[in-house]
Amino acid sequence: MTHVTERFFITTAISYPNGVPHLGHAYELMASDAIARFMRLDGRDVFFLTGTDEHGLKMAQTAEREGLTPLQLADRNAAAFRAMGKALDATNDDFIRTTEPRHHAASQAIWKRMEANGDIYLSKYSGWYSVRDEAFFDEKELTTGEGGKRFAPSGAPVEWVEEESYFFRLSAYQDRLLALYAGQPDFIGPDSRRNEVVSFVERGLEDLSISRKTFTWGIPVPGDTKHVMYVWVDALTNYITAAGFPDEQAPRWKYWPASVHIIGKDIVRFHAVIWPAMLMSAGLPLPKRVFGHGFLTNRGEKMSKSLGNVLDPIAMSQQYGLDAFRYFFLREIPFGADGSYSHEAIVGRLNADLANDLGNLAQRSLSMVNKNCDAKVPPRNALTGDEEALLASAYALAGGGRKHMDSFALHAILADIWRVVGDTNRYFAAQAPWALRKTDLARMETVLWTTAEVLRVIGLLAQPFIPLAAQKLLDLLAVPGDRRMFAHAVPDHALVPGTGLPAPTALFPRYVEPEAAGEGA
RNA sequence: GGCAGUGUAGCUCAGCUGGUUAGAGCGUGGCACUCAUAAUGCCAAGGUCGGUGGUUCGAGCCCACUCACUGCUACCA
Repeated sequence: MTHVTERFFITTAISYPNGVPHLGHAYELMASDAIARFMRLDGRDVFFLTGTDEHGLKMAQTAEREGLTPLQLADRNAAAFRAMGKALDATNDDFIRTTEPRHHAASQAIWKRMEANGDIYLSKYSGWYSVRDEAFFDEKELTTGEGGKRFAPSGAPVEWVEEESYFFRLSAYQDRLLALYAGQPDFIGPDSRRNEVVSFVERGLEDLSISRKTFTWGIPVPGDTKHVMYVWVDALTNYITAAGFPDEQAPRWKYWPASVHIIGKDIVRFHAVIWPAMLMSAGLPLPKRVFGHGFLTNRGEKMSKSLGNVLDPIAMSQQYGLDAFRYFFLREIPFGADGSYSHEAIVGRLNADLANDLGNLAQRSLSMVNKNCDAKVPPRNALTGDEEALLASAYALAGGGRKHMDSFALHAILADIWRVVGDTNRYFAAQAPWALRKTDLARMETVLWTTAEVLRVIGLLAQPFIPLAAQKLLDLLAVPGDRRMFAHAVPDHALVPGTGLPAPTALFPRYVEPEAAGEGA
């Protein structure tokens, strides 16, 4: 029987590098990384992509302000995004930059295919434009002042401008898009986003302006170099660029269509409406899922430079530890919903869940093994119902995790794992192996074996979320490197009595406030 | 304005197609234990499930109205 490994292609959005990466970028990358790791551990052939979206007016303007060329700015900040990925131990397989030649080629190729399909035409884009806001406004949004002068909501004056632009016949795809949403209910997640997109498309689609003549920092439109591509074609195409497009013989083309695009909730529509329409036009397969995660707030307040609460994800990961940093955001916030974070909340999770519950469980059990079982996996003697039940709940984690992963409910996977952690602490306390040591050595061994075996399964399942600590835990249990897939989270691969174990060391240090020299920020 | 959604213990949230005393985690108070990272376990306090009125033998879960909050209502990555 030939077995083809199932492929899994996951992407983050590409980040706009006119500034340095912030916590929101880190969150998206960490969550996507956890999903990618999960799928690898579950035996999939994973391709995980992230990158930067480097064209456009804002990049050009920021570069000019800083006395750089746009490419110099892009080089500098793309490096910062790459560095963040390294610092967060992200396992992306590629990092795409839209300024790369491969991406120019892909963007022009998809443009030509859309054009060949009759979906691109030249026309005029017109509307009320505010120079100060750098944005167009709908007639309805404007206020009229004295002499009929029009003003944007911000109070800035607007002027009627017309600009020659290429258009994409998005309106022609309305029915096919609605059919897509209806036929594939999980195409857009979470559900609340899906409803929004459906009602948006049901209201009717207009054709989309997809080129600009007002700036030049972009990919030239094929056959008309007065125009550069506007963000839609340029940015969205990155996903197929990385898969090798337009070379459908490229080694990575087998990964397309993407299994999921993980993106912020603000750009769900672009991925769920414009992108599939573009692909339909170009005659290419559509991504299977689009999932919009929520935004992070600091104690309920949006992050902003003026509030001074924009935090550096690299510094945070160093302050709390990379695993704790990842764990907090993935455990605390239902994936897809907005979430709030604070120093106190992070420390609470770190100390309670990681240091006290899991770290201490490993420590208390493994140190008993070390002292009382000759530093070897103890014998597994007759199991009672208590052991059977606890082990069964641990072995159920992989299946339950897969189920939750169907809806990218990362927080639910972690909640389940930690429920078992809690059960194991209760089991351990109830069995009191330190008392059994004096009365019933066989029982003590069984309790310690069971606890260690549950820890093994927990370590396996926790790998996507707390990779460093999980690895350490599995090392402490002497689990061979080639026995660390989810497929091994079963009784057949249980810890083998007699296996020598290293001396236990702490998995997570408790977070202790640095003695407040000044008042805390 | 229109459409969609949310409102359950101090905090964050679970509550499947309506069915006996409404749950978890954190936080708080007390007790126990000593294997362990002053960790862990046990017990307890605390909620008229936004409001009003219905349907039903019975509603947190259904219906109507109502209050509050959130999202979407396209050219912003």
